[in-house]
Amino acid sequence: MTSYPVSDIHLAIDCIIFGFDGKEINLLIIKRNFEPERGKWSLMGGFLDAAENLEDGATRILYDLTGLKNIYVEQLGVYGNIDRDPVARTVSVVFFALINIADHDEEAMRLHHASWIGLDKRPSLIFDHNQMVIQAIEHLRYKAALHPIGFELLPERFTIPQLQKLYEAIYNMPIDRRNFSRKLLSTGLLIDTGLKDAYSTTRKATLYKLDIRKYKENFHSFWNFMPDSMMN
Amino acid sequence: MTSYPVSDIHLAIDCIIFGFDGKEINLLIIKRNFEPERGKWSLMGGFLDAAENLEDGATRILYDLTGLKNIYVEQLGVYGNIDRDPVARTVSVVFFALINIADHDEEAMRLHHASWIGLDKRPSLIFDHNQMVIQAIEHLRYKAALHPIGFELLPERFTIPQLQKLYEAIYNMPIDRRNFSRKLLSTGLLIDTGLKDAYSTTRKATLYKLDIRKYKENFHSFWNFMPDSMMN
DNA sequence: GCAAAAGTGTTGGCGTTACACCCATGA
DNA sequence: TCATGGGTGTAACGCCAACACTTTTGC
Repeated sequence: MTSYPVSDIHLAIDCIIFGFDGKEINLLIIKRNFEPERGKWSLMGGFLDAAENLEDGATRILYDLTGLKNIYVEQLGVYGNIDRDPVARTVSVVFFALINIADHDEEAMRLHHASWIGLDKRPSLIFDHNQMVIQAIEHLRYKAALHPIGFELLPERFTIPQLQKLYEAIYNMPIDRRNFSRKLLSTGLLIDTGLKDAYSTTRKATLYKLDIRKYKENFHSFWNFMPDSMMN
Repeated sequence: MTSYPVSDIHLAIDCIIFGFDGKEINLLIIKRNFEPERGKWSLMGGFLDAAENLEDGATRILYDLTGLKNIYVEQLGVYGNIDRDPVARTVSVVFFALINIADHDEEAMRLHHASWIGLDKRPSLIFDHNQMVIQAIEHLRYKAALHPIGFELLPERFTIPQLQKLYEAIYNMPIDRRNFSRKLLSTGLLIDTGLKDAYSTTRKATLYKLDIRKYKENFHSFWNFMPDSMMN
């Protein structure tokens, strides 16, 4: 039996966590209180445990910071350039997570010196984390146009105007109210809860929830959530 | 300065290599002549060198087997379940490559006991390589519908009927000749070389080549290479 | 009643589908 | 001249962008 070469590569996990505050997409980042790069802004991350699958590691790290499980997570990619971490050769698997910003755990956030930062105002991050964030934003823009992932950033009950503001934030462009509404309703993914948005000073918008069954069944088929003009 | 934990994780690279023989999509696999799993079918792979970036590792391994550089490669994902490799904890970064099947190096192929196998006839592979291939096929189906990657599987000069056979092979469905032709021409990606396919016994089809400039400029915008009926 | 936001209707244009038809070639 | 496959034309349909109009609510 051939023995494998000795390994001196460290395997890390970094998490991109997006939320939506009603106006813009926010990124959850931490201020490092450990070396290297203590005091600088960084993505939340950690090393992979010896007896842990990759997805489990991501789940652990996400739970550690947000107190949430069962959130939307997917692999974004791997960053492994030889000089990306000055301390040791470290390959990092990047995960992409979407959460309802209202659900996070304040206590855990304080513990990690974490903050929600609007994408436009985000500071420079350590190592190659800036690149990771740029890739994640592109991925969000790409995927949200074709698959129903926007809902992951909203509360269980939401209005169509809320959803529209979310998409306008993602693509940084105005969207026609009327067409957006009909397009979303025609997907059949929305269920009218019969309730109305209480926090409105004018006409109260209808509260919808996701049709979970249809959502899961058709997640991988193609939708078209954005005007065609955006797609080219 | 905090020191990183000792690492005993091995980092490997595996490559999914697709080609098109004019009739069906083929996968390039090797018969292992080393342990573990000697004699079984496997994806081409290897360990990441200590002083090598991930993409460089993939390029090296692809060159080693095909003799080709500058081929289409992208990261597909990472497989890292704790029990995926019985010898040691090994995390594998999977790369997705498309090549013109006619260009491969016969000598290197023999050296690695490599074979092109039609997707439907492929044998079971070692470890979790079967899952990787399934993910790669899905990725090919997904991406080829929206982005012009089909060309990577064809020679520099190709005919529209050739291209159609390629898409029919990818999606395993018949496509209307006339509509496909007009759809492709309307992209503006094809340049008429003025030449005709010499190897035809009936009317000779026009040979086109890619408009490289338009291809690169618009690669990331959305196309629609498949009938809408396929998209749902 | 008025302003502001939510919701519904209508129309024209454009792209796609599903065909029929014509052209080039070798046997 | 016939069979085969490549290439072009076209009409009906459906979807989508653009915009007018109605409804609800709080002040």
